[in-house]
Amino acid sequence: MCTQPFSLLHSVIHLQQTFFYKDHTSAMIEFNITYQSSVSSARLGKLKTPHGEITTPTLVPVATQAVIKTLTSQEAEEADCQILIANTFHLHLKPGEELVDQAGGLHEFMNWRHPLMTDSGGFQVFSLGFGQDHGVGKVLKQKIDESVTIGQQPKNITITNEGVTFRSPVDGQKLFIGPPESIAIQQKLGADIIYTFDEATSPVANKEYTKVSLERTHNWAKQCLSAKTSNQALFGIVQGGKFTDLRKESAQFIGSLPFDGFGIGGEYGDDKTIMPEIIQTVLQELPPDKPRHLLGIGHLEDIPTIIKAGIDTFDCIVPTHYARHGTAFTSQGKLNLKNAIFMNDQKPLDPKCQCFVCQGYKRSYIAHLIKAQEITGLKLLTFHNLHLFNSYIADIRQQIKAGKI
RNA sequence: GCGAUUGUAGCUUAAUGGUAAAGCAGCGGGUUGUGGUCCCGCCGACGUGGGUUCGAUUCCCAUCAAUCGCC
Repeated sequence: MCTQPFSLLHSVIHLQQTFFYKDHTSAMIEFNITYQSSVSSARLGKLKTPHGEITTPTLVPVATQAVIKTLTSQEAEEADCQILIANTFHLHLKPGEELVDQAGGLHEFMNWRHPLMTDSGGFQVFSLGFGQDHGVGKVLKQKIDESVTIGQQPKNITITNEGVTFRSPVDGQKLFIGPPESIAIQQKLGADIIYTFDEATSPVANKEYTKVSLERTHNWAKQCLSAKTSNQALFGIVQGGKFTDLRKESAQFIGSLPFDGFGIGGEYGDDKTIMPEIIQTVLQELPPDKPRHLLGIGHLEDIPTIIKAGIDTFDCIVPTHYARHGTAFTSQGKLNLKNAIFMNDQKPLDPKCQCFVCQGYKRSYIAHLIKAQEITGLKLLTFHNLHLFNSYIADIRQQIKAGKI
């Protein structure tokens, strides 16, 4: 293909944009692609940050409130997590970025000595907005009878061109977050990688709404670049929903700005069958030498697909969230430990798993803990799931290196 | 022995002269930039025997059981 002209074009645009945003402090991250697959778009890489280096592709487990729920930072490390993502909106509410800053920043605060990202709060524009109104998440299983069209506002939040007025789930107070506010909070929090404030759109949003929202998100992206004064890496977020042409437009626009890396956000329509095509469309337009992060996707079955498409990092609540609802992921599929059958099952969660949970604990005991609502049950499942996801991805990295993927 | 009160799903409780609601428990689903405390299904009951009534879980009688009180 014509990779040369593309890179050249990107380089030119980068120079211009870097000049234009000359106040933008250069970030202290470095991304090196160590191996490019010849059988897919998958690549291996090293992402260096002020808090260490990670090997990509990798999962970014979700630590919304500066914790992998149920685990200590040491346990997250032992489960082979390399980098975590915390949340600007939630940490702004509790305990507030000032307190985190006074505690020495997010790394010191949570005693995590490895790389960190913070999500910008853009997802909460959807999850506390139309997502909540329609009872939908970012990935639908099937078409539903709802819609979001131009001019419509969610019930509990107000979206304007300047930003978003939330209603605090903590005390009901109004709370405004726009691009400069999000960046200011993220700078106080002090993660290695931060994200632009965006609007994640609903899977039931129509094209007109998505188009208007996209322009707003693009303006916000530029404002975030201007607002940033730290040397944190700033990743721009591509939106455009399920509309391939809007995705392409967004990737071209966001990709032309001097971000240190890129996030792909938003939704993929009535089901996830078009997701690979959307991701490919976007990645073709992004500078190939910069890291690409896929926001909020990562069921086990999705992982090979997104890695083959050329995604370097991706965050997902699935391993941790499902754990707290009693689900163990295994090499043989999912187990619902709440099912009666596991009360007398003396096997480990996954006979092939090397994690300490599978080395020492039986399904019967974990099922008992889950049914008895003992927090240790949630912890054991959380640890196992993270370990399993991480070793699954480590195996994919090996296969990429071996030329099989 | 006498008196009072109460008997509705495994448990705790609703309602009702036209066959019954809920929470917990049980069984099973859901969950993709996070709700451990969430959402959705399913299972499941009128102590027993008579009487009144077109019809009784409901009203009446007896009986059994439980609780409380008195001898």
